[in-house]
Amino acid sequence: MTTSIDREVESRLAEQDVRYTRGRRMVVAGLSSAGGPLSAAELHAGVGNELPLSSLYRSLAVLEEAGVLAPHHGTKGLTRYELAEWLRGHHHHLICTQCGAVEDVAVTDRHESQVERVVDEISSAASFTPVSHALEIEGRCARCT
Amino acid sequence: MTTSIDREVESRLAEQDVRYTRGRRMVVAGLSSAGGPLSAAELHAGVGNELPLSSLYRSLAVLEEAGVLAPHHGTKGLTRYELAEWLRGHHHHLICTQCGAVEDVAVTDRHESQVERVVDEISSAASFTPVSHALEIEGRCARCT
DNA sequence: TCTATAGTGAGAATGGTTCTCAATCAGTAA
DNA sequence: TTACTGATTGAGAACCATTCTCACTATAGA
Repeated sequence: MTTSIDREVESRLAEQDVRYTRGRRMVVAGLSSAGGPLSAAELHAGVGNELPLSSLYRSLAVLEEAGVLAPHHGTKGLTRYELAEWLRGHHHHLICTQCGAVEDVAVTDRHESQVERVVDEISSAASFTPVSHALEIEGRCARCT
Repeated sequence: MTTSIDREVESRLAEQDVRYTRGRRMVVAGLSSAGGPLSAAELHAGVGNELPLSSLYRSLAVLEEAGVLAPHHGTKGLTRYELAEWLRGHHHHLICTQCGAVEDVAVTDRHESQVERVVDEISSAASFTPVSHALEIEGRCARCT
């Protein structure tokens, strides 16, 4: 099955002369059907252990390098991956300290431009070149309140 | 030397019947004199390799559990620690995607109130009760530009 | 087809972190 | 002080997510 995400990834990779191989397709398919970021092990199980771990890690690295995936570093030295924002849309995270759930939230343009202005002002004051930002809000989700 | 941070940590630990031992003091001292979160290895070097790594990791775990330290998960499965916000004050992070360094940045009241307004509006729209937030800015630091 | 290059699979190696266990320390009661 | 008890420490082994190696295979282009 070829989804629209597949097509977008395909052209992005073609621009960079990176092949969109079977293993890489499996990774993108696994992540695009997931409800949140997945670790290598979760992805491995998710594709029925068909893709060897060493290949899976290589695919993750290639796709991250190509800007298709974004890594999300979590507890216990586990790295989870999700599709990059240009595929999934820009969003922020609500992290429930009670149940651990991470919820994506869309942000209005007005909010986003305010956040971006703060980011730019902070960065230029520190001679830092910002590429992306993440606003992570910790607290209690509706279910745990 | 006993700093005011030392005293605050001491009373916090006493409340929880956790001892404030030599190794734990070294960890707190090392982190409070640092300009940003430190990994176990950086801390280990910072105290002249006097505190064995196994003890250092244990101290980090105990202090995190007690709410004195906050972990920060970064690239390469490295976890960096910093003093919790109630000790250090609220701040945000500049994360260099090239060298992995994390730098603390103070935020002006004006910036902070803008960010807080966005946080509150996002949260209430999602029936989420915010407790804290973190604005993480990724990009290139001055050295890696 | 032939050739050059990129990708794959299996397993070994790496390295940050955690675990084990014997030795030591701190607090308490007598 | 002394004995007892439980917490803490230090050294090294163990763990495990991730990366590396290398021989093999697939693909694109001539």
